[in-house]
Amino acid sequence: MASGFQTLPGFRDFAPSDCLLRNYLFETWRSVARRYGFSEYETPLLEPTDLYLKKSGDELPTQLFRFPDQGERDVTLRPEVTASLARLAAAEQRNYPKPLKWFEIGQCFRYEKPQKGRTREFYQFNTDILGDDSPAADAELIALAIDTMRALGFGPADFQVRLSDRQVWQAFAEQKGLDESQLATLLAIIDKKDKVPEEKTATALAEISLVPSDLSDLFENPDNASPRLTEVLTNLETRGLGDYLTVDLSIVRGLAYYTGIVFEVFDTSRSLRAVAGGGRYDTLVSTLTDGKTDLPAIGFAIGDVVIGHFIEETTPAKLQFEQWKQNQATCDLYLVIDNEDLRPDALKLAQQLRDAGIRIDFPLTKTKFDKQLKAASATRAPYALILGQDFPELKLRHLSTRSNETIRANADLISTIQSKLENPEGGLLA
RNA sequence: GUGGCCGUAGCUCAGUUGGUAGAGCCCCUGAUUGUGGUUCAGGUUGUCGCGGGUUCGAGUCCCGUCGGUCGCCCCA
Repeated sequence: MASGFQTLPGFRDFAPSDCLLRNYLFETWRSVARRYGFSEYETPLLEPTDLYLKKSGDELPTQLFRFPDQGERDVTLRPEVTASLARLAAAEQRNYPKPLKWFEIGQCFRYEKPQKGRTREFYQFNTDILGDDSPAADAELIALAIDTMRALGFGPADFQVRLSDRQVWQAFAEQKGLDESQLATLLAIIDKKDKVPEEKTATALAEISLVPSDLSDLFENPDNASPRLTEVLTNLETRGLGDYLTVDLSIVRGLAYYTGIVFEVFDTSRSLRAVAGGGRYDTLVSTLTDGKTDLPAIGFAIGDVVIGHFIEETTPAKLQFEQWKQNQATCDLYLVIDNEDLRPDALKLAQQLRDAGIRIDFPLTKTKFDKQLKAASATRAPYALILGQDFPELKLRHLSTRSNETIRANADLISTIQSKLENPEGGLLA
């Protein structure tokens, strides 16, 4: 502040302590994706602006980080990865067996007004299944979404996946003789119906020649409304994930490119904006490739910002994260150099231990003994190795139990330490 | 794009009816315990967001501006 520079609005510095949350999320996301047999990919952060203009059907998106580059190209920091993925998948799909199960973790940028749960730069976990238009693929992806939440420590009392199917409204519109723009109006009304007074909803419906009771039949019998939705539900219930699901046909997910099943992850207390969302987009790849590649797809994305708040507000999830942090030691073994004459021996030892893959830290300059032990415990390392006057006899100190044992700096030292690190004696938890 | 609230040391903040700045925490040093999360002592940093105005005098009042935050619109 006083030093002049600060981050741009909506952008964040990640101090080491902030990186802990980020790494925790990334680690968890990756492990869930791999459990589901997904492969990781990545695409550029900077893309030609046309990629996004074309995707949104020439509807000019307003919230882009868009500028001309030095070569006068109209470029944009990616606001999402789905468009890039569609391009990549179209180009590469012949090289991979179907379905493609791909995921990506990366930054996106949107020029929006920052507020709680919304920044101008954020990380997103994107998962997509391409080349399979079955309800089973829908269920597989939604299961992954649910397990992503479960892996972070959330239970069915904390969050719900609200499921819908845009085909329901499409069919409804056809039946009622609504045209394309009237359908869009209808979806907007449905999307807002819980926020707006009933009279307003009725008035808005009247403008497209509908009455509220036209909708209530569908809301009350969602099972009948969409056989596909029922099939997806059955699939997920068979997996034992039924407790996490709520059918809610009012979920329509913006107006972009979704063509079928859509879903959102909500916190049950509803104190946050949607935590995650996704849906089926069977025509996007075709649109972006001018019809050359037809690849049905369903995708899901979750950002780091809202989920961060959600973890903070949910006790079990927060405790799980705290526990994970406890185990993030920055080194395995701290060398305590009690006598500066032994520094050359300590340096040799440090190098050997590091070559063996053991994480080593030690004081870079002459430091008092008690300071060294303090530094050692600050690293959360399980052990300190004390080089003292009895060298080459060493003391291995168990930092959690505050007990010492004597070991010798001989050829077996490294393997001795390795086996101790692999089989810790006694609890490491306080 | 629009509205409310806020902007004082690295962090959290206090600053009484306007008189040229404080506390706690953190960090660092020292002492003590000569192998650690204690205690004690000491120390660093502020053009009080920025610009202008009122006043003998403004962190304290007024205007503007920038920034932060929360909400609305929007949310791929």
